Amino acid sequence: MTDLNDRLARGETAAETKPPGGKAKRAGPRGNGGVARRRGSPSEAKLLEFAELLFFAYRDFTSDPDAILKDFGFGRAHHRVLHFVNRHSGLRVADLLDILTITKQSLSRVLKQLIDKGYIVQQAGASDRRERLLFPTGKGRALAERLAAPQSVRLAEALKGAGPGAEAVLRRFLEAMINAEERPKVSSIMHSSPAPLKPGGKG
Amino acid sequence: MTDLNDRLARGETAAETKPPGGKAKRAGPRGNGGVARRRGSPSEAKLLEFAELLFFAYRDFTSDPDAILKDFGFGRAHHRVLHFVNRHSGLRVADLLDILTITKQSLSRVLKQLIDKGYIVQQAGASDRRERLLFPTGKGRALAERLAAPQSVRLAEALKGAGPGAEAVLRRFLEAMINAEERPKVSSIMHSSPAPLKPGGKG
DNA sequence: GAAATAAGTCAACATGGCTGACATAACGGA
DNA sequence: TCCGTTATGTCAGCCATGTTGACTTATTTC
Repeated sequence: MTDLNDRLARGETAAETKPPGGKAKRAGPRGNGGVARRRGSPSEAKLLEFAELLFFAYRDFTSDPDAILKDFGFGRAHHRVLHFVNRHSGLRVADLLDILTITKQSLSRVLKQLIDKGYIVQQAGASDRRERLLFPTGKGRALAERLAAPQSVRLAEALKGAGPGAEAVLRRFLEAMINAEERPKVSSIMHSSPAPLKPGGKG
Repeated sequence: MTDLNDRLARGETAAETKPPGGKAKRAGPRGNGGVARRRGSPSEAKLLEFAELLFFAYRDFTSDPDAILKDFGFGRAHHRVLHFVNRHSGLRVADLLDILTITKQSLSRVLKQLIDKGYIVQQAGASDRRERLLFPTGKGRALAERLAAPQSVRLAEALKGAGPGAEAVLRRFLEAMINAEERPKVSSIMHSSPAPLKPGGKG
């Protein structure tokens, strides 16, 4: 199959391919669609390159666990739930809804499957017995770890490839990408239960 | 609604919530599940924090265009197609399939809608008339830019927030997150047609 | 005791993935 | 020129995962 590389190798870039109605409005003197920009801030084109890189990075980042999930009859939605229950065990259904920003009906379907198949268990809250706290079973932790493994490898290599200081920069970047109002919530989630007690001991 | 913050404010972290079957296996002296790691490379826990941050960042990154798309009766799939056609106009259907890693049938549905509604036009290839080169119309470019705008703002602010040198670090990180075999392909896509001629002049 | 809250459920629907099968047009080499 | 391959499009059906709206149950809180 001919791919873009081959086309480029043949000297046929899309830019050279002249299309039909061609009244090409020439770009103005600023060359950026007439948008003024602050000194030192990246150009619109550069920002869109980052948007594309983010897309490609996320696309491949999710591909490894997706392949594993297929063998278990699960999808990416199950992964998200299992991940957060595993990493922040004891969280409530409401917390999960908040994290995933999906409806309770959507979550319910996926969560029920994970519970039915013995990957997650529920436990009524001690102080408020209406709450259902969620915990991974042994089986759930094992799957979560298996799904996480290739993503950790990828992240470790990418951080190494990004050079010294990358961790701090990346952390600040990613945090700043999150909606400002959400940041305290995300922060409290991320600092909760980093090494939880194990409820599903024999799971 | 009580959220995690409130719970934390009440002093009820998930870590403190004791679950039922509590035979807590204590972590070994290394405290990382017995996994050895190279000096200087981030701990598993830290890597998983980056995985979570990436999830939250991407979640919010896509939320702005998603809201706009709703008004047009489009979804995220339309955005992806329109973005790449706009930024790399003249690309072929096969290129798009390669970028998105979806099937031709999935792409077809979405692409047809964008063509029918006048956001994208097709043009037979000059050297190979089987190829259908894709171009945005004026309307298509307008929508693409409108969808890109909030994402650019978010990226610009996040880069600023990440501090000096963030651009180079982030670029290296994101590139390294992409599957190694895919990198030349991605690179050739990203360097194609950065400021294309405009086919859909009146579009 | 009544209102509010956490969770679960039923039903119906939309989007966007997937597989499989097949059609058409155009290219390219024997 | 003919044939195999390629690029694209299409029909049909299925599945995963998101949505809205309405309602129930248990429990907490005022």
